[in-house]
Amino acid sequence: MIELSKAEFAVMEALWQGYPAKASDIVQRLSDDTQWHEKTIKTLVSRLVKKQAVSFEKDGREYIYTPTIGREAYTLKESQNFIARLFRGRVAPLVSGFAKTQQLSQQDIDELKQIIEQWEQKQGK
Amino acid sequence: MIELSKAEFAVMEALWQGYPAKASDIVQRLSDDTQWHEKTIKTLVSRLVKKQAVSFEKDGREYIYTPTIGREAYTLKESQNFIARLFRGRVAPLVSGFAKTQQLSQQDIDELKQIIEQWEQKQGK
DNA sequence: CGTTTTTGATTACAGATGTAATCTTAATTT
DNA sequence: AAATTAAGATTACATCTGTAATCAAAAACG
Repeated sequence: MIELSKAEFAVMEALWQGYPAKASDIVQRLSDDTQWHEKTIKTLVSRLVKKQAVSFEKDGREYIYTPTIGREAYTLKESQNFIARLFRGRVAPLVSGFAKTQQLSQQDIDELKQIIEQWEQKQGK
Repeated sequence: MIELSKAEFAVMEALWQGYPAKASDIVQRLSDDTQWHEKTIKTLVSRLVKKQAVSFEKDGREYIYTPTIGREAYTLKESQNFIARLFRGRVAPLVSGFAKTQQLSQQDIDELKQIIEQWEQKQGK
């Protein structure tokens, strides 16, 4: 699997916001959230290309970048790894921790209920 | 917050299994799961001491190690950071991903239900 | 008591990461 | 056309991480 560092992930987020995109677009978007120097961002983009998380097409002197992996797929994989490492693959203990420390909102609860409902429907029960 | 690398976390797991513990105990426990050289594990323990995730008492020439942070507290913090970074702080999208990809077991569902129930009880509703 | 073993301390070293600066070359400006 | 700017490529460099090896000192062994 493609592994992304935190900074690289942040750049991916900017790209996922809309693509294909020029480097200058990515820099632009990131300037809202970070203080990163343009050079820093370009370096990160290069590393992403090297890791094949991002591909590009040339447009004259500029490159037009596109993510090769979707946000959903990537975050799912990451979540699986994380949950496997910290909670032996089971998601409930994580949610439980959130519950115990008052970090669940009504919205969270509603969504969880819906997830459960759909799950049970699919189980044909 | 104390930040642990993956290898460091694995060592903490071994220590959380039972403490206070001697280095040799930790090495012993880890030998079940990993191929790490004893020297490697000692290095990791040193780094944990330096990071103050672990304290020690001298017992003659040996050290007796104790975690300074609890597993629960640590994994909760890590989870919060993770969820904040990937899902803007909301836990439901993660669970949703697991659901969509058939990674929820009946047991997970049961536990989630219970979490919800307790949450609603506490809300006095 | 001298030798070997064992413990923690110190040192090693490559690859990943954060964070740019410099270089090359082509485009734009004056 | 000469000078400046801007894009990506290359280089930089400290810190973190994984993975030990070596060192110093004390303990155990013979």
